[in-house]
Amino acid sequence: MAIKVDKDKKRRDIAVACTELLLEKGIKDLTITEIAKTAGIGKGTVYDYFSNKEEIVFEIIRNFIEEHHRYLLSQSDKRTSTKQKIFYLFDFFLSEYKSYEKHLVVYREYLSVTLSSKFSPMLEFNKECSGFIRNILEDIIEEGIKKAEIKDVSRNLIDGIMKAERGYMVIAWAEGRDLRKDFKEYINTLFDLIEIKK
Amino acid sequence: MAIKVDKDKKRRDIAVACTELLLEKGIKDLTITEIAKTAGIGKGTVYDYFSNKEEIVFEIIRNFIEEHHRYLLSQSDKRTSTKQKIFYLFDFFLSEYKSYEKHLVVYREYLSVTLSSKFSPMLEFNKECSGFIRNILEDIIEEGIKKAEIKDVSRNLIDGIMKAERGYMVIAWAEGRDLRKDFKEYINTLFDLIEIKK
DNA sequence: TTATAAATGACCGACCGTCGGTCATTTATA
DNA sequence: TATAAATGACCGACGGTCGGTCATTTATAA
Repeated sequence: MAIKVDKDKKRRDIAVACTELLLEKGIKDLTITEIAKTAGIGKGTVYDYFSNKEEIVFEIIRNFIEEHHRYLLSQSDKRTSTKQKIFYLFDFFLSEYKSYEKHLVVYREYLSVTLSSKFSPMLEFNKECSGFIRNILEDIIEEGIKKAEIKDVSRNLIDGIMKAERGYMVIAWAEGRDLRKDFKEYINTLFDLIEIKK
Repeated sequence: MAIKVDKDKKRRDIAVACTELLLEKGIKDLTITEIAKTAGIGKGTVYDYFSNKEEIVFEIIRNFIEEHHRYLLSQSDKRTSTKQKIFYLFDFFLSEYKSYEKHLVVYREYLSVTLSSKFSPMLEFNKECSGFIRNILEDIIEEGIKKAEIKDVSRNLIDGIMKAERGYMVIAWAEGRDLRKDFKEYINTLFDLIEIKK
C-alpha cells in the first residue's frame, strides 16, 4: 500500500486555502488554475478532490454560511425585544461592518448561481439554510406571542418576512438602494400592525 | 455608397428570430453559433449588431417584459377589490398557464444574471421595471385607501410587498415549493391586518 | 446615356485566447 | 514492486475578433 491521505481533510484544506482568493476574485473570475496554484497543488489534483468548479466554490461558501449560523446560535438573548431579535437575525446583511462587504458580494453571486443551477447538493443545502433561519424566526415570533408583545396573526407573516429578506438582498445589488434602511422600515411597519399596544 | 440596412430593425429581427431558441435552451446553453445559424447570418455578423451575448439575451428578454407591461396597462379594472388587483398585478408569476412556464424559467435565469452582472443598461432597465410595477401598486393602494377598504398604514408596506414578491420568485426555484399558494397566503395575512372591517 | 472604375459597408467564417475538465505518466511510499 | 497520489500537457467548447469578399451604389469619362 502506498500513502493514504485523509481525502476529507485535504478537501477542506484546499477550500480554506482558496477562501481569500474567492473573496478577492468572485466566483466567475475564479479559475481552476489559480485555485491549484493557491492551494499549492497541480491542476489535476484539484479534480481528485472536487468534481467541478461549482463544488469547490460551494465548499468554501458553505463554510461561511455554517460559521455564520454558529454565530447566530451563540447570540440568543432573551432580554431584547422581538423586533430587535429579528434585526439581529438578519444582521448578516443589515450589518454595516466593512469586513462583511466582500462576503456579501460573493454571497450574492452565489445566490445568482443557485438561481439557475442544477447542482442538487447546493439546492439541498439552500433549503436547509432557510429552514435553519426559519426555525429561529419561528422561535422568536412564538416567544413574542407568548410574552404578549405581538398578535397571534404574526405567525402567518413568517414566510413573507423570509421572502422579503431575500427580495431586499437580491434587489439591492441591481438597484443600488440602501436596503438596510428599507428593510428596517418594512419591519417597523409590520410591527405597527402586529404589536399589541399596552 | 453601398446598401444601408436599418440597423435597429435588423437587431430586432435577430432577437425575434432567436426568441424561441432562447426559451428552448435557456441563457447558459445558448451559443453564439446557434444564434447565428437560427437568425440565418454568419457568426461575425452577430457582432455587427450586438457587442456581446449578454446584449442579445437582454434584447430578447426586454421584449418579453415590455410586452407583459403593456398587458398589465391594458388590465386596469376599477371594479375588483384592492386585494384582487394585487393578485392580478403579480399574475405573471402567479398564473397557472402552462405557456408561461418556459418564460418563467428564462426570466428566473435572467434574474440570476442580473444578480451578478455589471452590464449597466440591464441594471438600468431593471430599475425601470420595478419602478413601473411599483407605480401601479402605489395606485392600487392609494385607491384602496381612498375607498376606505384598507388602512393608511398600507402605504408603508408597498416596498415590502415588492421585495417579498421577488423573494418568492427567487426562492421558489431553489426550494421547489408552491410559491403561488405561499404568496397568496402572505397577501391574505397582510390584508387581515390592513383591511378596514365594516 | 452608358460603360466602368472606385468606394462603401454588410457579411462571413477561419482563427484566437481562455477556461473547465481529462488522462497518460511520473513520483513517493509501504 | 505494487499502488496511491500527484502532475501538467492536452483537449474541446465557447465567446469574441479580424482580414477579406462581394453586392450595390456613386462618380466619372467616353
